[in-house]
Amino acid sequence: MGLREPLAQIAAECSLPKALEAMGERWSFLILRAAFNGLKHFEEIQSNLGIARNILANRLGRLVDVGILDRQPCPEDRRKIEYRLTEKGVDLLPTMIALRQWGEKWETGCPSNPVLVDKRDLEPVADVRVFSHDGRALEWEDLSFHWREELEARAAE
Amino acid sequence: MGLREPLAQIAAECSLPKALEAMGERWSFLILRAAFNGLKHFEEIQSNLGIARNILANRLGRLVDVGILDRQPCPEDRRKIEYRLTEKGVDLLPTMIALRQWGEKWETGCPSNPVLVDKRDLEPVADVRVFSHDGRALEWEDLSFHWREELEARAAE
DNA sequence: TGAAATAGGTTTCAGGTTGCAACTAGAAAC
DNA sequence: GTTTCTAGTTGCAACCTGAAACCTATTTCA
Repeated sequence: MGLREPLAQIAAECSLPKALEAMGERWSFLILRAAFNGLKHFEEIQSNLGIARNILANRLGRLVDVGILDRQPCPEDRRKIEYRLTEKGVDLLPTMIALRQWGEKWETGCPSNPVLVDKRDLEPVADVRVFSHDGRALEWEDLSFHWREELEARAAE
Repeated sequence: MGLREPLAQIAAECSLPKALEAMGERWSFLILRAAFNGLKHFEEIQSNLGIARNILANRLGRLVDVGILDRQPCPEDRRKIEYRLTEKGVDLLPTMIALRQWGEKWETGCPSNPVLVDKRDLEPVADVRVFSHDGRALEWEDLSFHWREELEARAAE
């Protein structure tokens, strides 16, 4: 993989560094956004984002390599390639929406477009939050990080 | 800010590019993780992450500039500086946890350490998900992106 | 008090990444 | 069969990253 020492130690315990290896590069989240918005082709994404062609080629290749996008030649026009989200890619939706909502609250101050809605009633989704195992919404004051070993020791008492 | 043309157009509508301007650089999420784990000082964070000192100085400065961290000289030891999360920084918790949980599911395949728990019962938090405005858990099949104008037009009918 | 250690940086420089522009190869359209 | 379109690749300049050495203001230790 390629993580140097102290970070490799963290990565042995925490999956955040591994997640960032897959999605932490410049443009990756914007390409993901484009994919969620239904863009499937190189030229579409390129002109939508204004990203340099070599960088886009590099990022798409990487996202395919890590299994976030799937790359398929179009049968009806063999010049075209279709990039589509895999299940692993779709599973990044909560992360992306959480980040976007944070930007709405703290950066732009207004709701983003397009809006993510529940198909059933076309109502915008709720704010992405942290909930307890039994469904209570939790604030940071209600939470803390604990080492697993410590929790297991307490549970064993 | 410094966004070139097509991206600037997206940024006018969607807050994801603005959020990424604040948090999209290499190391930013790992520094945030360190801050959530209670690390407050330059040397602590540096040795924890193994990040180059110049880069850490640069990133801490940037996170302070955008209001995610607060920088305060320690009164009891005037060599030391305390970096602590602001409310804006704490509000990134759902994003960070969502990304980490994604990594657990798709990259490492095992729970991360330290564990984020509900203080009340020391139970790990639930998976971060997208919910409807009235609290139903939604899958991607239940969701879609719509342009605000279109939703408003429908609502006016 | 003076020397050594500590905290939080800055400087330097080699190497890697980004981004623009031009180019290419394979298919489709005219 | 020439032009156009799609998905790239190549070349090159500017910028960013990271390791190591250095710096300045405390604080500690003898």
